[in-house]
Amino acid sequence: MFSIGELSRRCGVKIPTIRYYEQMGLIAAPERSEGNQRRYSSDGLKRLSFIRHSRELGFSIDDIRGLLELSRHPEQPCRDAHKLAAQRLADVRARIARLKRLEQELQRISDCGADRIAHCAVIETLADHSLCDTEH
Amino acid sequence: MFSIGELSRRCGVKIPTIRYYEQMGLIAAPERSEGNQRRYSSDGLKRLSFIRHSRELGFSIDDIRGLLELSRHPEQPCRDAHKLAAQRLADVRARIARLKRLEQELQRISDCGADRIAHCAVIETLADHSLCDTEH
DNA sequence: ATAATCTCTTTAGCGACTATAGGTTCAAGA
DNA sequence: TCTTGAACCTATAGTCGCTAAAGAGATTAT
Repeated sequence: MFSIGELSRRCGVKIPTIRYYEQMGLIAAPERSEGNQRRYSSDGLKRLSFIRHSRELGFSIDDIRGLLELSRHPEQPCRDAHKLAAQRLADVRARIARLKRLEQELQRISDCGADRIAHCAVIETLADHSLCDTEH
Repeated sequence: MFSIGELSRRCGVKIPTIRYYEQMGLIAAPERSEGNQRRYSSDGLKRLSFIRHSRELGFSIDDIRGLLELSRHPEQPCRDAHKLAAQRLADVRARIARLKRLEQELQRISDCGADRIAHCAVIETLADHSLCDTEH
């Protein structure tokens, strides 16, 4: 049995964030000490680790609610879990693609050799989208 | 002289967003019709295009305030504009790197052949970070 | 016993919008 | 000219995933 501060240190999740997850229904309300302070067991630790890892992979709070629900039914098919993971993967790939286009564009306008705003590619390009090489 | 709806259509920026930009001080308050409706000229169009394009490249509202200020002084050196662009470029590159790690991880756990939650890599990996290949 | 550190709840703030409600104005057709 | 319906106005609240702050109470170490 340990305090919220201890849980926070062990999981690398900030204290207010833990309370926020509890409020959002991701974590069950834990037992309390005599003086009304939260007391967690290793179960709480596992669950929070799951949540943290899921967040790092970009799952939304809502997604995680679903994944946690799934993980409580080990005998069920895991189609849904794969679906969520596949969606995230597609999303991550789309974002990478988009960011790569932005990278090119920023690279291009950063290479401008001008030293006055009047001829600066950064400002010019922002002002006139038609100067862009890529679509966005 | 055209309405906010017209401006919205021409720039591809939603009406409430235009009003929000005005409130944030990115766009000067435009003239008004007899009946108090906003009336824009091509200047407003240019400015909003600049803003839109900047947002697409990931500049913050604050960055854009700075860039707009710079663009009003064409005779000045453009060091600051390049600095902002370089920062964005570094940021975009960092995000690409991070997303690529996530992509690998999601790819790996998506490849799981199990059909029951009990043996599903998605759920297992989320529950136990130590199964991860990459750091995050 | 006391001091230092934690923890509690509640409330508000962040960025960049987006949505809603309830009212006013505009432009086009009859 | 009148009417209708679309577009517009302001003000306020909600979104997401936290984060910060205030003010009070609990725990732990000395």
